[in-house]
Amino acid sequence: MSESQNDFETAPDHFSEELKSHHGIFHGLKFYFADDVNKDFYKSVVVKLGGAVLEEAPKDVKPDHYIVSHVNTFDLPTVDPLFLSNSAEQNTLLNIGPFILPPVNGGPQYEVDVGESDSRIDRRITHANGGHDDVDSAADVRQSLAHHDVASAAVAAAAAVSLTHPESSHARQEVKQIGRQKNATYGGHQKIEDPSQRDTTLEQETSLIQHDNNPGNSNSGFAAVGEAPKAVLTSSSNLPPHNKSSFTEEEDEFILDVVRKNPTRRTTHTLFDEISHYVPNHTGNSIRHRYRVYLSKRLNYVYKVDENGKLMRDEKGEFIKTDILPQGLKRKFTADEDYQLAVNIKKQFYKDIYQVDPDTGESLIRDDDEPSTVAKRKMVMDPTFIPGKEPGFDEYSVCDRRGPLSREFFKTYGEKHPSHTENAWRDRFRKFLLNYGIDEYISYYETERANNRIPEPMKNMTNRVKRPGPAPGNYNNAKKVKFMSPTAHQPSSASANHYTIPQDDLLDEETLSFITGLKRDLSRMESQQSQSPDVPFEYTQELAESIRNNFTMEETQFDNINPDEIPFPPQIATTDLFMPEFFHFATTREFLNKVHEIVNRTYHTSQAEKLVEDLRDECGIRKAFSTSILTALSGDLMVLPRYFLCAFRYSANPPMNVPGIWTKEDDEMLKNGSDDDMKLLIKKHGTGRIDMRKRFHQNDLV
DNA sequence: AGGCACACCCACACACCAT
DNA sequence: AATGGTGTGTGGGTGTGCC
Repeated sequence: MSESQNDFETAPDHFSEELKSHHGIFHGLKFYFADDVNKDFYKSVVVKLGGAVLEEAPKDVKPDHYIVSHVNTFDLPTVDPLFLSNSAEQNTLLNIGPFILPPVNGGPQYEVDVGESDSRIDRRITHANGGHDDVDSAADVRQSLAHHDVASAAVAAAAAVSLTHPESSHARQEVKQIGRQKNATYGGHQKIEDPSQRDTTLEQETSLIQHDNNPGNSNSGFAAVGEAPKAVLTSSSNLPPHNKSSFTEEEDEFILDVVRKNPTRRTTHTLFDEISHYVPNHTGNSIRHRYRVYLSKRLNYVYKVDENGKLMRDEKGEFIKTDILPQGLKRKFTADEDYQLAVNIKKQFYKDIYQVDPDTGESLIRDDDEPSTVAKRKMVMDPTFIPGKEPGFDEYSVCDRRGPLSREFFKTYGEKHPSHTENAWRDRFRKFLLNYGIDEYISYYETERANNRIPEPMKNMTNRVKRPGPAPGNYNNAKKVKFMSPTAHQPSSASANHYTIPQDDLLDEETLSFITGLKRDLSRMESQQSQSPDVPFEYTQELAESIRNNFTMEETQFDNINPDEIPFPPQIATTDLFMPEFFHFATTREFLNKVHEIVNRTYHTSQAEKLVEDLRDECGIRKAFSTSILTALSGDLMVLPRYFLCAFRYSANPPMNVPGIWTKEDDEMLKNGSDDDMKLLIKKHGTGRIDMRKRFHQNDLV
C-alpha cells in the first residue's frame, strides 16, 4: 500500500478548503478515463476545472483517484461521466456518491435483508421492570477516545470515495440531536460506551465526531462493503493463503468500516463471511474473531440505519454517524416478556372457557353475535359452565389445558408486542412456556418479584436433535471466492440464507443514476437525430428484424436452447444478480416465459426505467444486472431471452460468442481493433449491429 | 510461551411447511 | 386452521494450535 495516512487524513479537509478558495471544482481530484468515454471532451472539462488526468489506469484505490467510465470493470472507484458533466454544468462539485458505479462482476451486497416478515419492525421494548438482563451486553463495544484519531485512515480507502465535507455543521447538529433524543428515550438500542468516559457530555460527543475526518459519505450509498476495498486489500497482503496471516491496518479499518455500515449485522457470522470474500488470507471465522476481540473496542461510531437496517442520510445525502448501536437481527426473550406472554395466554384460555373478560368480569357473550362467533365459541368454551359460577382469574388454573389457540392470538400479540415477531412469540410459547408450564412460570416470576429477586427468563427448554454436518456458526471459509475473478462467481453458501438475500434492490441509487443518464443520453440522441427512430429501446421492430435477418451466422441456435434442460436455479444465478423473487420460479422455462412476456410489451424510450423495474418486480432481475445486460445488447430487447438462455446454459456472464451480446472484448475490438478484428465482429454480430454499436460508442452509452 | 488467527460450539429466535 | 416438524443462522461465546 502506498498511501500514507496523511493522504487520507488531509484529503477531504484540504479538498473543501480548496473549494472555498476558488480553485476549480475538481481541484485535488485525479481521473483516469476508460475507453468507453469521450476522453478528449471530458479531459478538457476536468483540466479546465482544476482536476488532473491520469494517463495510466490506477492499480489500486487511492484517495481522490477515480476511473471515469460507464461501467465499473476495474473493481476500482469508478464514476459515471455524468458526474463530471453535471458538476461542470452547475459549476459545483456534486456529491459523488450517486455517480459511483458498482462493479459489473458484482459482489455480495451488503445491505441488511429486510426480511420477508417484519422481523425487525421497530422493536421498542418497554421494560416495565427494567430488565436485568442484557443491559450491558454492549459492554465490550466500548469506545476509546484515545484511538479515535486513527480511526479513519484506511477507511477512506475502504470507503473508496469521499467528497463529503466533514466540517459540515449540519452533520454535527444532527448527531447532537440524536444524542439528546436517545439519551432521553432510551430503548431498543445500545450505547457505545467508553468505560473511562461514561459521563461523556454532549459537547464531548460532538467534538468526537467533529474530529473524525473519516468521510461520512462513501462509495455507493448502499450499506455495502463496496467494490473498491477489494483492490485495497488485494494488494495489501501477498502471503500465501495457507499461512496464518496477521491483520494489517487497512484490513482492520476495512472491517470496521463495513461493520459501521452494517451495524445491525455486527454480531452475525454471515457479515464476516461476506467480508472474507474481500479480504484475502482471512476466513470469516477469523475476521469475526478479530472484530469481536480487538476491533469492536475502536468502533467508536456506526452509521445510522432506519428500522429496516438501511443506511440513512442527512439532508446533504451523507451518512449519519451515531454512537447508538441499533439492535441486531434477533432479540432474546426477557423474563418480563415471558411473564407477560404467560399471563396473556392464560387470560386467553380463561376467556375461551368461561367467555368472561378476566379483567372486568364481564361476559363476552352478546345477543347480536354473528353465527360464526357463536360457532367458534362453542369450540372453546366449557359446555358445563354456568355463567356467574366461574372462578376468578387468580384462582383459575391452566392445568393441562392446551389450546386451541387461534392463529389470530399470536398475530395480534405480535402486532401489539413488536419486540418479537408473531412466529417468535408462538415458538416461545410452544418450546418454552408449554414445557415449563404456564402456571409454573407465572408463579415462579411472581415469587421472585415478591422476594425482591430478579426473575430469569426461561431457558434450556429446547431439546432438538443435533443436526448433521458442521455446527452452525462455523465459517471456515476453506474455499474462498476467487479474488478479482473476472468470471461469474459461484453461488455463495449464503444464498440459501434467509437473512443475506437482499430483499430490496440495493443498487437503486446507482442504477437510478445510470438509467437517468441513459435516458438523458437517449433523449439527447433523439433530439439530435429526431427523424431517426433507431435509438435504443426504440430499436424498431423493422430495424431489429433486418439486423437479425441479414445475419451471417446461424442465430437461431442460440434461441433454440431448450430451457427445460437447464436446471433451476441455474448455477450462475446468484443473489447479487437476482432478487429472491427469481428463485420462486419453478423452472427455467417459467422464468423465460415471463421474460418473453415483458420484452414483448411496448416500452417507450422514456420508460427504460419502467422496463428495468418490471424486470425486477416480475422476474426478480436486479436493476443493475438488467441495465448492464441492456447495455450489452445495445438495447435490443428481443435478445434478452437469448442472453439468459446462453448465460444459464453455458454458465457464463456475459455469455461469450453470442450474436447480439457485446462483450468488453468486442467493444475494445470495435474501437481499436484491426481489420481482422472487424471481420470477426461482423461474423459474430453482423454489420447492422455493428453500426448500432458504433452509435452507442459515439454517445458514450457503452 | 503467549498472543493471535482461525476453528468450532450450541441454545434458540425466527422461519416455513405439511397435515 | 391449528399444530407439530424442522430448517437456518444469530448471538455469544470457547477451543486449538501456529508463529
